[in-house]
Amino acid sequence: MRQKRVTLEEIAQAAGVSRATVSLVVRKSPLVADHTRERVERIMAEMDYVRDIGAARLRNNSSRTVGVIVPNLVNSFFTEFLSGVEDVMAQDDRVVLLANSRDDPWRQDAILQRFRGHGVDGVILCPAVGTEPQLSVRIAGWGMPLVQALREVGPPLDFAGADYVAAVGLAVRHLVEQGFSRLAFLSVTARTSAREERLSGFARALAETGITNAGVVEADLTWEGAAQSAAQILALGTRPDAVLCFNDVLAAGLMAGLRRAGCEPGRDIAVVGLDDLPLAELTHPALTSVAMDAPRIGRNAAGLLARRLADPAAVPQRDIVAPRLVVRDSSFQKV
Amino acid sequence: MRQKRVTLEEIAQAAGVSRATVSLVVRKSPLVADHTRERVERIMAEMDYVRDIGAARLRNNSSRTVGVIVPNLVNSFFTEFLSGVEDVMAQDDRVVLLANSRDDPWRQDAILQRFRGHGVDGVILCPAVGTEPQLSVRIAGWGMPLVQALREVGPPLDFAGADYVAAVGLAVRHLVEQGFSRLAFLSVTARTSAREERLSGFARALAETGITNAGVVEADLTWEGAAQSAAQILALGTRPDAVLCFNDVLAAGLMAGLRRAGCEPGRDIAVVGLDDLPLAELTHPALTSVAMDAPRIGRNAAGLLARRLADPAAVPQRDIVAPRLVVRDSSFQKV
DNA sequence: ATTCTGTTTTAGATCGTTCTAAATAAGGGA
DNA sequence: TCCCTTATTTAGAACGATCTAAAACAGAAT
Repeated sequence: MRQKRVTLEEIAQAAGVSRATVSLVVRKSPLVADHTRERVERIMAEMDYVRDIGAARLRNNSSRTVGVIVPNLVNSFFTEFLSGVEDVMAQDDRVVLLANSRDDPWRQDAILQRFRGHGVDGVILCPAVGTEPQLSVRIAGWGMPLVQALREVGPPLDFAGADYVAAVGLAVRHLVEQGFSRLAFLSVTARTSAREERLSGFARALAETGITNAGVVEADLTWEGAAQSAAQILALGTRPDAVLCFNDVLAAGLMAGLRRAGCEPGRDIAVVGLDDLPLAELTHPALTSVAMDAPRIGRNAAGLLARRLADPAAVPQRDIVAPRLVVRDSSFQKV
Repeated sequence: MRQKRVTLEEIAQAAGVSRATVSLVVRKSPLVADHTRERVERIMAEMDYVRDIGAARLRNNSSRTVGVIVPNLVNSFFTEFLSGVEDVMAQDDRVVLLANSRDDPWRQDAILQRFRGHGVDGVILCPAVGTEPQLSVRIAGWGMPLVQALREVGPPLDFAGADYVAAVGLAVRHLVEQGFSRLAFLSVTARTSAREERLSGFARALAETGITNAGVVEADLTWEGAAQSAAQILALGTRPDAVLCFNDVLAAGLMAGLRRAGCEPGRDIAVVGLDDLPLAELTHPALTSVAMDAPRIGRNAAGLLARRLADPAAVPQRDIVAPRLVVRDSSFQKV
């Protein structure tokens, strides 16, 4: 037994004014006289009126709804990001349509269509692995405002992310200061802009510090994947004394794998992560990492989208947060 | 420059048929002749038609949209739950409106109103701490289908959760088998149905096994809160030889706190968590925990809501998932 | 009283869809 | 050929808001 909505018309009736006037009150227009406004507002409260935003959008084209697409809801980096987005959106009285692409471009496409059908005002997208580079322009062609976050495809448009080149630089310099000299990098198989950036950051940092590149190993972006790659890392031509990892999840997995192979992380070999997830505190030894403030990136993305909605012609902007090194026990001082 | 939508009318024009017919095609009605359907479908594809679901809802009252309210987006138990919900919803071609109440009943209320304004078909709610018991009936009064998940207030309605009484039982019996005899329980300050259930499970399990209750200590639901309560636990009248924790986050925090206090978890004292989050693998020692399959609970909740939408008069149902003990190193065999 | 301001209010069309009820087409059988 | 049935299509009124353009109402000045 679906309840019938209280409509503008009914409020108008009860208040003895027209629909249009009530609409003006709802939208807080200054056109309406104070005494009328008060009366109408009282009646709206009494009758528990809730404005139908869908109907409003039909007429004025603003749904106060934005879509957010993430490739993963288990990795807490994405959920912290999401939490930042939701935070700002709620503040602006907007609502978040959430979807998980699971890093599948095909699913991602289906989601975009669905969002389109729901008339979202805009989309925050963290592109799935394997997304066609043209996607962002295709979306623009639909007239759908877009902000990319964390990862990026296509020409530079609105983007919120973190400076991973700098982050990797911080980590490498820290390791060098601690006395390490043969660095390996544990990368991922998934080809994203995030991966390229970290790899090029690694190359640059090595060049700048003149330290030995012990090699790059790739793993699946899972805990187990990283654990399994421990063997490969120990078998590298030049045996590394420190490993920098694509992110904290891999770092944690790697530490477990190393220990299983009889090599104690934080004593026999240093391990450093990226992202500084909460779990970095909980591993043993506690993981040195580079914090990227995921919620902040989320808030930035939301802010960029709000700006774009306010001014569709604004020049594209990129908000990049700076990294911060958090030293813990996994990168001990080398004697 | 907001793009104009392609409408039913335009498709109708191009196909030389009426709006109503095209509408029937969109909705896959069997009423329309095969050759017409084909032609119309071809034209829709060519013109990149996207059905406006908001407009449709206005007429037929189904938005294919559901709201999900969680109290927290950082705890991965909730995000795994969320991921399960999203999964099923996407399958059913529904869209998830996500909001974070941050365990604040006032925010939660605002969110519900917002969802109401957006015309959601129904809501999956994990009630915030301090939610008034009447909330569920108030929501019902709005004619808004509701499923509660993980926590519960008010009379028993549709609910998806886990059997924490049994979970605590599993953990306690396991500890007894390992030879422990003085159990403490690390609980939380936040008063939710989840807390009550675990506490009563603890009491019952103690009664059934006849083991000593070393005491119940409360902590904030954070990593640091748990770490700080380590001192209290060590100072209990009867010094416990094992601690069961409200969840894995607390357990991990507690282990860190214990170690700081010079008491090595997994050697001097056993620690067991609940939920079996991914982080249980990564702590040191690896945490024994009771798995609750959060994604499954999410899928159950989504299923319950789908059922309720299909039949608003259906008798309330409760889907409770069974717990599974996962033994790791933090609950060693006592000599 | 009339005209002229400026402030408030409103009728009616409109957004893109679905629904209802009725119209038209297409086959068969007489 | 004409009527009856069944299959297909359609006109026009919803749904609940917002917009546009114009109307009604003040109060002040003539």
